[in-house]
Amino acid sequence: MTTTTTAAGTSRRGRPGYDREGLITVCVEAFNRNGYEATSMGALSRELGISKSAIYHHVDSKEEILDIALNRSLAELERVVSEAEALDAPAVEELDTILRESVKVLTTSLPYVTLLLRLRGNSEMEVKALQRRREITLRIADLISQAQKDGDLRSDIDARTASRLAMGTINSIVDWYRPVGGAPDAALAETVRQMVLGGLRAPAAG
Amino acid sequence: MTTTTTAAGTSRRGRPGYDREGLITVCVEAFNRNGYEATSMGALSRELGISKSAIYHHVDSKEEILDIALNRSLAELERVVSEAEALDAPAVEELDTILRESVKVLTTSLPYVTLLLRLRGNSEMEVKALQRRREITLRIADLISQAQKDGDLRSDIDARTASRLAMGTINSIVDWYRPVGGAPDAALAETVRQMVLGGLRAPAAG
DNA sequence: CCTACCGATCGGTAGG
DNA sequence: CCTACCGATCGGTAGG
Repeated sequence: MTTTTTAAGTSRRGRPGYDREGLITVCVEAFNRNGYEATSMGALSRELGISKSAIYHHVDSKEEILDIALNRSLAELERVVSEAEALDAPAVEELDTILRESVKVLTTSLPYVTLLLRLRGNSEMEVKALQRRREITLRIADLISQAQKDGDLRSDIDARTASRLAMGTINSIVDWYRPVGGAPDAALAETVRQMVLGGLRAPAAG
Repeated sequence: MTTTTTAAGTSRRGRPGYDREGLITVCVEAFNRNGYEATSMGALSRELGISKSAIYHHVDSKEEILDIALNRSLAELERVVSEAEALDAPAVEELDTILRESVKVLTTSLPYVTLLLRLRGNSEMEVKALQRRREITLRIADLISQAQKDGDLRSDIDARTASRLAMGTINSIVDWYRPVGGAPDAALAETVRQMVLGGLRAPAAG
């Protein structure tokens, strides 16, 4: 054997050390710990145990690391919505699928989604990421609106507001959830599903 | 009259310009726009239209501005919970009050609460603020647990998880809500109340 | 004499 | 190793 195997499982020749994937993993965790802006390239190099200039062997800029992480999480969330829409089932069922699958994405890709959700639009790249997030919320609002017309969800709450609040409920998971084992947390997904769907369904209080 | 009146309504002598309150308002808005860490004293000075050194006439440090804003929002949220607990009503009613009043605090003190909710514990001060937030969530979890025992809320979901998700729903408001007039948004408070209480009450899906 | 503010400058650290 | 910039501090000044 002339190849080594990294922690990420990719096989390669050459000097052992970080590959692009491993470097990104460490950097994204550092970004989440201290904030993207507040994490200097010097801090990343100390964390990685390599020089600042060595980082530039793997990526062109600090922002490129952010770009990769954002595209990864956004692509997964967009996939969840697209696959649910493709079911061609009643809107309330598609919504149910999105709730379950979104929790799965959040818990399995926690670092990448966490970074995405903490952006505030400080650069052109972050603005574009926020726009893609907004697009997802709009597609879910359309499903809620359709489910209301179907009579499956209460019609006395605004679909757009409901979509935002439902996304807010799900997204808040990144603020406290810490993975235990390898398997996604089925109990959490079920609780989220019960609370969000329950809130969208039943007239609760007079 | 030998005194002037500032926008904040405080009466004083001396050269006209910013008072501490007005300066803090501008700084907190800048922090929310670009992030606390990413906002330099130089950026604040440009925003304010005064020199960097002039800022230090009003506050001792950048962190003091953060401290004031955090204490303000945390004190309001803690007051909401304390006042609800003092009602000595059934837990589910106290919870209902907290939901309505929290939305009111979020929308009327939006800049201060926004700053609070975007903290990640990058300093000792931020860690302490996060601890106070956690304490609030725990007090609400206790109320949910009690309401479950009272038979007013479904008992098949974990009170601690429910509290976190409910807080997540409410807190997500700062990510998209923009005040329209002076009055607090009663419709939003009602939607939040319906969704969160509804989710905690009704068995929704099989 | 009060409060608000100025220009100049410090030691230190950022990204590249 | 470079340039640009950070937060903080100084003595001094302006308006009221």
